[in-house]
Amino acid sequence: MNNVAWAHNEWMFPMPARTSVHPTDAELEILSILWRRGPSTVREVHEILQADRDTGMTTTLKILQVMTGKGLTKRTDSRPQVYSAAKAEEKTQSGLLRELVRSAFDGSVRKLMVRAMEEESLSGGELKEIQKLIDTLCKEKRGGK
Amino acid sequence: MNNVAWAHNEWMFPMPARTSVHPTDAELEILSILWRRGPSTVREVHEILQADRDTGMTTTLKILQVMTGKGLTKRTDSRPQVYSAAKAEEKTQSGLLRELVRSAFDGSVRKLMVRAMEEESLSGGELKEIQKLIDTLCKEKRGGK
DNA sequence: CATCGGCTACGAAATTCTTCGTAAATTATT
DNA sequence: AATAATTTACGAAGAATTTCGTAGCCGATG
Repeated sequence: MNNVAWAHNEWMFPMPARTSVHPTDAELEILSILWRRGPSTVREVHEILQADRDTGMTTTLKILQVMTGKGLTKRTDSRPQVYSAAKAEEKTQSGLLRELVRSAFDGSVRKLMVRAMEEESLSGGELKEIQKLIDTLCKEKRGGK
Repeated sequence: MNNVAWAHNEWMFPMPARTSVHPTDAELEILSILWRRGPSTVREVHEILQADRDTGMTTTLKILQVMTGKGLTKRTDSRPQVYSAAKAEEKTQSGLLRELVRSAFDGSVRKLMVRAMEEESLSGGELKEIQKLIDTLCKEKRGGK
């Protein structure tokens, strides 16, 4: 455990009514970077972002600030501030997945998986890997969890 | 084949630069309804929408109009106009899936599937079903083309 | 054919998200 | 300490989405 003092949201924004805040596109882009790199400064995030977008650094900063307001990221009080994702990658991914399932797959995870398996980008090796995973899961569900 | 005359976009909007237009949240909500019900009038769509939202009918109409402008829906010239999804459900779902994979799963379909399999809503029966599908796919990839 | 009711177009407000410019605050350099 | 460079806050413009009000259109009804 590190001894960094996290800046809490002493400030503004009344917490949103919605319990689960879904990140916007730009926000997700940044979250991905934080997941990959771990805690990062605005500059670090921004430099990676440059690869895709062509925006100023204050833009990156602003989004990070808004995200912190929404509770999507946290930051240190140190100077340069270090931002990191507030929720575990898995949580956010599950949330997004569930949202997509609800809104575009009739609420059926199965339907989504069927569609996902049709993706050409899935290599034979990956299919096998998934096959194993399913076997494991099946047994788990059958035997008591 | 039915003999309805489809209203082409004689009008406004220059076709968007992006080849794949992703539907917004409200648009997706409506697409889902069209997928389920098939071709529907504004009123029909709106009544179903009422269950979740509480908006006027001109709102529904407007979104439908915008969607038609974007090429997401088509409509008849008849007097209640009948709207329907312009692209096959599968196409749109694949697009959304790919987008999510790209933006939140590091571009890896496998990662998404792993996360999807962890969903509790997946029943044992569904897992078995998926298992079979994967078997089939594996053979296809090995043997065929 | 006059009128009523539902359907459609249109424009424009309200919201949300993205972007930036500028200035203030802090740290590094000379 | 004075100056330069970097980092942060803030406000506000721009863009895209969602919402609605109003008016015009069309078919049905009397």
